[in-house]
Amino acid sequence: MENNLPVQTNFIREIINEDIKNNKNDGRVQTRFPPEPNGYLHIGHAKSICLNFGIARDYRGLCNLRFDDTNPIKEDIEYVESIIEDVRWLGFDWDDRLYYASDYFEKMYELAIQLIKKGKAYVDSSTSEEIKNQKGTPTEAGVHSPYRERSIEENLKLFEGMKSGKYEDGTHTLRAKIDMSSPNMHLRDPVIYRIKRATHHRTEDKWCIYPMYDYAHPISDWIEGITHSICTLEFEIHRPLYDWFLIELCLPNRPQQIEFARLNLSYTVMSKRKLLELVEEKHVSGWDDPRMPTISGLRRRGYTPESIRNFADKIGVSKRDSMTDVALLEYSIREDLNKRVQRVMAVLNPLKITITNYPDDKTEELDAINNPEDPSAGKRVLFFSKEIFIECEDFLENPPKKYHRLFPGGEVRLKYAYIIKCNEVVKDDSGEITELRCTYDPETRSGTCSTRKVKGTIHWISADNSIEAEVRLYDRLFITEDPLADPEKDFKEFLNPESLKILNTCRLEKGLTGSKPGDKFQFERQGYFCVDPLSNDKRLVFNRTAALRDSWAKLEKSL
RNA sequence: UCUCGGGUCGUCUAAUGGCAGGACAGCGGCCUUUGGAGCCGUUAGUGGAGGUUCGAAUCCUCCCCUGAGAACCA
Repeated sequence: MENNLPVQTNFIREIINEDIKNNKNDGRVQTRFPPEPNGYLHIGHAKSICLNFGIARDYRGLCNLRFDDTNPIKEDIEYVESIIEDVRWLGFDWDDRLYYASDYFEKMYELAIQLIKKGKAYVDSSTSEEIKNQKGTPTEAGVHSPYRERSIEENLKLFEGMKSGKYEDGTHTLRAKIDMSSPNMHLRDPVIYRIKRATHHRTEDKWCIYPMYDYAHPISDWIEGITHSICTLEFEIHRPLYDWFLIELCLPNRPQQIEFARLNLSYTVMSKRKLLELVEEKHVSGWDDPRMPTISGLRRRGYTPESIRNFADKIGVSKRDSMTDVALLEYSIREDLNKRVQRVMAVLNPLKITITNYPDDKTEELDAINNPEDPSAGKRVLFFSKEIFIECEDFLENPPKKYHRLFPGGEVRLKYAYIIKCNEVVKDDSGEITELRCTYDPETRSGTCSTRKVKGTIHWISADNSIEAEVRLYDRLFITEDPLADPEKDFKEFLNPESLKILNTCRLEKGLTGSKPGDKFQFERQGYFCVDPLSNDKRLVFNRTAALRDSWAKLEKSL
């Protein structure tokens, strides 16, 4: 490898190390990420992308992006565009190696003819129902199709007819002739070509027949010179078939299929079908809803590519089914954003405070540190005046023990400003607190040699020098760790009714005016937020990426 | 039921016959003008029973648990 830094390892890299040692493939390493363009990419795909592109990078090999577009009914150009965008956003590059399985249809067709000529494939005219019945069950052998012994000439003629559109969809298939009594159902004469007189998003109406995954995949891998074909566990049982085609077709330098466990994340679902259900039934606003585990959802939520790549490194790769704690994903984004984003004052639920002993028309400029983790981020100015807002939750009329914030008669520090004391609570007719009347201690201005200390420090914002914004508080989409755990229940029963709270009267530092979609900040003491794509200069909208860890919340719970 | 996989702290993952380690979560402390971050400490694991061996998470046998498999889907 290119350096002697400890490179993270996993069972796949061990296999590759061994292959390199044995000079298999002349020491060459080539992988591929092969999505079907029938849906949006999610964090589970990100695991696979990081795995495949990461291996190529570390072994000075190549990783291709290949669309597995063998089913025109389900696939669409919309998906290929979003997939390209997402993989690129994650930070990976495939140079000019953007491929499509459909690029290889001609070669696949030729090879299918070879199989027929070898007597290893035949045209079956059974209906799909009949084929199903011939298959048998895992414990009972199947039976031969009545068409299994057609002559090579007849097969060739029929297959040609299938290709040229002579037959209706479903009337014939090409099947591999393997073993109807194999304990592996996939080896019981699998269908390798079916008639679909559909328009393909790339080849349009050129083809009336389309290859099945099991046939198309090994051949695509072989054509591209893939050395290690990495896929998820559910394809493990397909591996003998993957190898069978390559062996029967005498294709040299066979790629090796290696399977790993797909990612499952707690408090979410990952299958394309279920995500589609959430979108179609409007439980979320779309594929890029910030609560979705899709790449586009995470991006809109404020996740960075780095945080996702780091997450992928942290979870590792193995063959056991697992459920990764979403807390690890959340940790990854906090870890990244903590180091890089600017802190800013933002009051989500404003409570007005009047500083009774502060001059009416005075405004002070105070220094605020942009990022304590990064001195190079510098400072900015905060304005202080007689009327300010603090967070509702930072005042309690009857505080519990260990509450460090404001309460009647209590004191708190306003970060970067002064210590204030609450003297009076103003309420409206319904008993709602509408205002706090406080006094400030002029001797305690931040940055002076004030020696007074108070337990709590809170964020605040000057009423005059602030702007209004909408803030969307996102939480986990589901209330249970595994919404699919109970097969009797629909996973949507476990949707978290509080996964989104919209706050409309938040007040932010004026400096945030003009923030652009994707801009990221830490709202002091609250969490990480980013500007939503639908935000504009008239109406700023922020999404909460992740809340800050809150040890008070934990303490409070235990009280 | 059959075939093929897989079982290591709560979770994810190392250890490839030689001290069961790391990360997240948890707990405790230090520090702190973010109840954040950071730092320190700490709890906690080899599914079970036999066997081989000086020595087993690792090799063998049996059992248990668990995932996948009977689409003209990928």
